Amino acid sequence: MESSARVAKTAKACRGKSLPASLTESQSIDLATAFKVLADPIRVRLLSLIAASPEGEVCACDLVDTLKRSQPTISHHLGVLCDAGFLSRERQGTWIWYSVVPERWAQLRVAFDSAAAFV
Amino acid sequence: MESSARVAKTAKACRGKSLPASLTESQSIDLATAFKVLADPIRVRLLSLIAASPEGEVCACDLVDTLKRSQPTISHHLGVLCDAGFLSRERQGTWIWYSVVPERWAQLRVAFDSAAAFV
DNA sequence: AGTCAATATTGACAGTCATCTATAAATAAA
DNA sequence: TTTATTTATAGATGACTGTCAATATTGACT
Repeated sequence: MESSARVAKTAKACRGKSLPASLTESQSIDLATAFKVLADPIRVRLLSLIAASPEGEVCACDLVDTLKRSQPTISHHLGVLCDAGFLSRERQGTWIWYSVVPERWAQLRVAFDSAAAFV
Repeated sequence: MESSARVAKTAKACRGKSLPASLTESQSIDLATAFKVLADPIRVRLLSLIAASPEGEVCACDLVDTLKRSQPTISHHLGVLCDAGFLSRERQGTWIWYSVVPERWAQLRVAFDSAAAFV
């Protein structure tokens, strides 16, 4: 006997609804992976600092000074952001200059929007 | 003696640049905290499933069936999303229906955009 | 009362991660 | 080559997290 007819008087029926198509499993993994990269205050701050820079690129040593973390920690976070494609790095002699990759940011924004069909 | 003048012939000067204003520390924490909530494939999938639902709300039991996780695990993730303000829950008898909170999503989008001044 | 179904909570475990100190690697200048 | 400076890497540690089994809670029905 079906239970849906019994409880229908006060509560909404539940079972039997096939959930609509949404993000696939691999799409969800990709999105979550990108969010995980940004799920750290230091990394968010690094991105915004570099993005707001007039020249568009910032030397790593200045970032160490600004954020209150050790040099290896900042180096680690910059590496994570580079591996995820959000930053690119260029050597200039002893120093290394970091700049944002706008295409990667735009790509995330598209995925971000597609996650919510309701807008 | 300043070192900036010495190395200027091949490499860009570095020290002494005061980094521009960007996200504050607390803003970065807020953004990273929100991203951390979304930094899990199951939670992203939950959000997209509920968002794509025609009725705008989905029963928890159907989510357990769709995603390949135990009931306590799904309950845990739904709780995280509710605590973060992305979902709201309403009891209907024995069942609990979840729906998205568009305002929270819009708020995150604004913060998301403000993190990158270059767009 | 008792029973059943849906959901939440608890406790435990394994894996991940941010952080540090110490050290190495790379580059430039003397 | 030696020294100094910048950045990356290695290893360790403490904290956090996703997951599950077991249990509790809640609500509806008899």
